[in-house]
Amino acid sequence: MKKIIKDILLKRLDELNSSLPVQAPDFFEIEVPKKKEFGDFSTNIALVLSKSMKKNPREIATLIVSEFKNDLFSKIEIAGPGFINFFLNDSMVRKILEDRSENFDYFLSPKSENKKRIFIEYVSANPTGPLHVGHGRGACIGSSLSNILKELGHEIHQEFYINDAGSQIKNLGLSIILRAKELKGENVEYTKDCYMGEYITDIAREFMKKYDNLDISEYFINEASRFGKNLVLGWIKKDLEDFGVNFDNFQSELELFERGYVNECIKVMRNKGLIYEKDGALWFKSTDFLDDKDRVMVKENGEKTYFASDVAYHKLKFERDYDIYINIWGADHHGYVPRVKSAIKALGYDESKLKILMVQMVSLFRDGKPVTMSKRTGDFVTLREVLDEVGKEPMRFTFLTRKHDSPLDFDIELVKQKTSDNPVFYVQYMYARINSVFKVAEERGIKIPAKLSFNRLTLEEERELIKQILAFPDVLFDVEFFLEPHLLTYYLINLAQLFHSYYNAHRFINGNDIELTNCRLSLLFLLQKLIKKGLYLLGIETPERM
RNA sequence: GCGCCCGUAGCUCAGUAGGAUAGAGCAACAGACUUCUAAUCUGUGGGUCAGGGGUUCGAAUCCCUUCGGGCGCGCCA
Repeated sequence: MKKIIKDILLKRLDELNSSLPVQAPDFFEIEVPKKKEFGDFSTNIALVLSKSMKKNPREIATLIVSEFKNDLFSKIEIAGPGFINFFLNDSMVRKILEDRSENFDYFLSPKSENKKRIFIEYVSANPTGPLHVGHGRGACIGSSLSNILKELGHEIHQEFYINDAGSQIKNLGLSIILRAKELKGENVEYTKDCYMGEYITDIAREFMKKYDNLDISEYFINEASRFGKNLVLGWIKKDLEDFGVNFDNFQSELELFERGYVNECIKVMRNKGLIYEKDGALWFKSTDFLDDKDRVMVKENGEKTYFASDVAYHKLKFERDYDIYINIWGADHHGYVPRVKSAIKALGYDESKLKILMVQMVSLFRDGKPVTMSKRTGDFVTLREVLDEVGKEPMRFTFLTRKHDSPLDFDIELVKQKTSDNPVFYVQYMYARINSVFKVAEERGIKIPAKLSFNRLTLEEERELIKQILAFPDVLFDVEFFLEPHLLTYYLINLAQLFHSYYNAHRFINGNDIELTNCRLSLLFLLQKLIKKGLYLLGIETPERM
């Protein structure tokens, strides 16, 4: 809808261009004003233009508006400092809706003008323990964003990077063996790097079924590491699946080493003169780029750092030549951004193609009190625990009603409540309610008309709902632009609000006025499809009844 | 100490390439079920947008600064 108006406006500027030097600005806004008296849409184009044209914005607005006619608008006004307000012609709006309804599935799946290949990496948790709630937040944002971008016609590759190399994996193996010994009644002393969660016991039990000799040898630690990693990875994949998150690929860090990518990468950087030796270690001169400190790639003892393999991983990503790379990271990794971007730049790639979304921490509460302990794991609350307790839908919805960079307080009891405290039910209820209207209509022998019609929908509520339906593509494009899936969530809540209000104020099925009934059922039919699509994009199901 | 993020109603949060009189939900209070599902709706009250300064026609939004909170600052991953 915004696009329609924008096109009309650009065309108008074009017309003016022949007589006056008006240049279309790079960016101007078509927005829905907060106040009804300012019309259905308004633009700040005259205000934006006034800067470059050095002219009074109202004067420019007058220029644009005078003798500007279009059937879509019943009225165009200049207001305030120079806003141009558009008042829609209701019958035209209904006509547009009718037009869109003929191919509504297509309307609900608008395509972006330039299709892009997008690589999105998220979650990427260490396979040393089950996913926790914070991972769930990133998983949710990543998967919903992927769904929406895919819907817009982009080619999406979703990847999970497994940090299965390095010391933390060895620590996992050692922890498993020590726990197994302990289970056998031996006295053991854990090192401070050991993982102490209860889940280690589960792994140790499984491990003992296969191995009875528990030496703390390099060989056994490796065995235990691999064993534990695979088990944990299985949990992680299951959790993600149950959470509605699907990846195209799980990329193993270890594999990057085994295939020689990491060595290759270091060699390339060396040849480019990006690496120097100091104190027996190899350093990447990241301060030549965007970092405030140089970074070690190969330690004095010859081991590669985590950073080294991460550079190799990003090199591999960029070799695959995507248009955009999105990384969703926990906020505790923000210090890592400059060095990764430096490496990408140093390797000759365009680091601005990499967008890193920092997802802020999740703090758990129960009835307003902070939850810091978990019986099961000793030190954190797993995604699985909360998922089992509150369910996928409320959890996803809660994560998706916040923008990614604000910290989130997650109250388990609140999210569990089946009240309007919990907007997920509010939105799902809209779907279920429409469903039941259809059911009753059918019982009374009224079917959804084969040819949808809207001409009798003249109520204020109906006008609003129609406007909102037509705004759906705008919302998806906003999500694309800002990389903020929560915009869709808020849109759906708002739509449900309009609907429930409409539902309470008016009856849809009216045996005395079949024509009107048909129009209303037509509207509900579109609304139901829309809400289903919207929730689907958020990874949330639509129950037929509630 | 340095860096990043956050601070909006009692609570949880929207408000995004500067725009018009600051927005929801919850909680509080007062109402609406003989009706297509009350998991709903209608109404009322509630604000120094953390404080201060600046930029300009215009700032919750941009810049500086103070305060408060979170997170980072390894040859850990």
